[in-house]
Amino acid sequence: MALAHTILAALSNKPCSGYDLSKRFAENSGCFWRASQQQIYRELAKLEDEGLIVAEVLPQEGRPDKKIYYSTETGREKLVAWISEPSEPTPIREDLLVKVLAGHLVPQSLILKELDCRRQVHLQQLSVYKELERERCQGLRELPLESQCFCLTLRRGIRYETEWIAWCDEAIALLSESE
Amino acid sequence: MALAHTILAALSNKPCSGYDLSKRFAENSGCFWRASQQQIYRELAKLEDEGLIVAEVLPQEGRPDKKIYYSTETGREKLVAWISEPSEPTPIREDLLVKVLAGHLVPQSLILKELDCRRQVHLQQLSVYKELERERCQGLRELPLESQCFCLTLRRGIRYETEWIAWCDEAIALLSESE
DNA sequence: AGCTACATGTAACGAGTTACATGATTAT
DNA sequence: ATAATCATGTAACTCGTTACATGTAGCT
Repeated sequence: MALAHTILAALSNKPCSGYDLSKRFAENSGCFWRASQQQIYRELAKLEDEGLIVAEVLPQEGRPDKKIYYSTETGREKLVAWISEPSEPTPIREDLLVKVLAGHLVPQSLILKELDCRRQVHLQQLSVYKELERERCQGLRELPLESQCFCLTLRRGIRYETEWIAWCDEAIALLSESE
Repeated sequence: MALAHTILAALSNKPCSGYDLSKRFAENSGCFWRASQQQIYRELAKLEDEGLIVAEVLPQEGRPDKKIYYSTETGREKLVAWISEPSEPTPIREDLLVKVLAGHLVPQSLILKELDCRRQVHLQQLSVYKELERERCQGLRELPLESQCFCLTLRRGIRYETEWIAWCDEAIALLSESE
């Protein structure tokens, strides 16, 4: 259900095409929502069927026509209703932790390598978020509400990555000790 | 793919029935893997089809027969192969953050209430993990490797919940200021 | 009398992934 | 020449959720 609402929220903010939506997701919402192009196209078609969004077709030359989607009044109502109901935490499913738990079945060094690799992935992602924070969250308290909200999601991303890095360090320290 | 491997890992550790597996997941692996009973039964049937596990039927009286599943040699090989390949971080999808980002569409107080509610959920979960840590992670460095690995997953859970609580505090502070 | 625990499963649906298809434009 | 970007979509498949079905035993 939530992908539909994420799209409605994005379109309420600024109408755009499926292609552009997909890029906006990757750039602005990457730290808390991920969706493939295919998923977005399918969901847009469904939302249009249900009358929650409408499309305006922009003919283009040499390229496929562009379909700009707009949220309808019904769409906005549905979105507000969804925001107003309580939501539950997303259940966690993390491959790496399954591997750590079953780690005694393989050579220790393999797990350590994996942990180090993950540490680097999170370091990388962290630096992306920090750069975004520098660009868009200066003087947080003076920014308009919408920017403050965006920065809060970024802060969540930063905390998330930081926490992963710290845990990797902890795990690496403990497991390399017992070798 | 990962549910299959999570099950293989659990069965390698200790053979058991689908019913018991489901309970073990909830108790021991809750902080990083969640699966419904139905999902587990379906996956077990599939794994049996593929010869990665075998079932021994324990007839019972007054109750449905119990099927105890064991990992086969092939099953263990598949598991080790999976552990040995690098894994990617799970993509994040978090309803609450979508709501925060679109928060300007509803009264501020609604978002604040939601944040406070989430904070409590994470506080609750945190205390569960801390209790488990107290019971099973004393003298960590002297424990057998398998226990250390379990405690590492617990530590991840504790960090995760702690981080959420801190973020909720931060978000509540920022958003109640601008009222 | 009604709830929880035990123990298994089927069926339908919703959400996410992967592969395939098309075809022009622009940059290296 | 080749890759990336623009722009849309279909189809098949896997994974996760929800509802339904069955039936005993024990507790309150």
